[in-house]
Amino acid sequence: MGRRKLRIRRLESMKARQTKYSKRKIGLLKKAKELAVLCDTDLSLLMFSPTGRPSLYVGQNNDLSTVLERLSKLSIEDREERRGYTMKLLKKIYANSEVDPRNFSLDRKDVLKVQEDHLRELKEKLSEKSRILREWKNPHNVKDLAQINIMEEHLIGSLNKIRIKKRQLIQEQQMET
Amino acid sequence: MGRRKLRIRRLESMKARQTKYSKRKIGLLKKAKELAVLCDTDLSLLMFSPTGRPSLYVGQNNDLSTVLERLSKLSIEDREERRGYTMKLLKKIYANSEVDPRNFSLDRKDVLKVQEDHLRELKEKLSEKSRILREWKNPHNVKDLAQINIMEEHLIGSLNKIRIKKRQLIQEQQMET
DNA sequence: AGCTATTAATAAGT
DNA sequence: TACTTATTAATAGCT
Repeated sequence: MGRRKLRIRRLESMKARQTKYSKRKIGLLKKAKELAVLCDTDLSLLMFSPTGRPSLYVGQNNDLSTVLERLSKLSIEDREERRGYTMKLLKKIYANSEVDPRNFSLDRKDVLKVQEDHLRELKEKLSEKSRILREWKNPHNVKDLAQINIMEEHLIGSLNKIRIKKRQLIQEQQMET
Repeated sequence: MGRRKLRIRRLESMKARQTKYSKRKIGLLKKAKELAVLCDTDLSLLMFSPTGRPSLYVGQNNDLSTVLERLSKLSIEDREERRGYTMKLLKKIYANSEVDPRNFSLDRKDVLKVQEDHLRELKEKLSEKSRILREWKNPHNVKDLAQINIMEEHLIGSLNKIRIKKRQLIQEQQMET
């Protein structure tokens, strides 16, 4: 997607690789994050820039060791069913490396930054939801009539649903007796 | 990129998450590979499908263990270099909290741990609030009659408050004219 | 799994 | 590094 089609092969100049990396890293991270959010799934993405600077994204489950742990548990539980690929992978991880991913401490600036972003984002979401809940419980602060009307409609709708559900539950109880 | 814009948030139905995952996984892998090839760099991408099936891509010359090793070596080598940054960061983190940094061992691991705890806590709060909001909007999943009754009472209470507020707003509007 | 109308990413260029 | 815009690429909604 650009002024012209780009052949996917190693860029010759180091500078070009750097610039390309900076741009595409952002895009890739965005995509990864979107997938994690949309599908509510564990996901981790680790990259190194051409100069060696690492960049990490860990979705949902917030730390890499948890994700790796999950992979290892899976492959142990799944031993019979799908031993091939994952087992080989794990063996490599645990055998060839002096690093135990389970004890992996990700103590780099980038990780902290990622976590800070994550924190900020969660805080925002939380305060938003809290605000909504507060507003519903206590509409004194709502100043807009249109807003009030919308809320009233929602409440009526919810009340109807609740009552339908209530009748249903009562019927079920009577059936049991 | 599609027939219409899609809001990036957790898809409600499991089936939708599955289908979305299958499609986007392909796209994400493609992007990851392209980045790895273009920039000739290490890169690893680990995902879990909504059903738990893992999917791994490790770019270029290395396998995952090598990539992780590389990250760990980096963080060890960087330890000294990063000290200054981390100290500053720590001060910031604890600046407005109940913890006194002077009585706190300034270890990077601890920061991460604290942040992770914080994240976990926020996530729990968030999912709790989300659950409550979801439940109010859609009581189908509530199985308990007592719970339903409580919700009904709350709704009636809220509806009353809303209507009082509504009358008040309408009166105010009439006063203005 | 395919099919397109649309949206989104991004290659060049500044 | 940040912005702009012409183009290409990914994909949302359907079947």
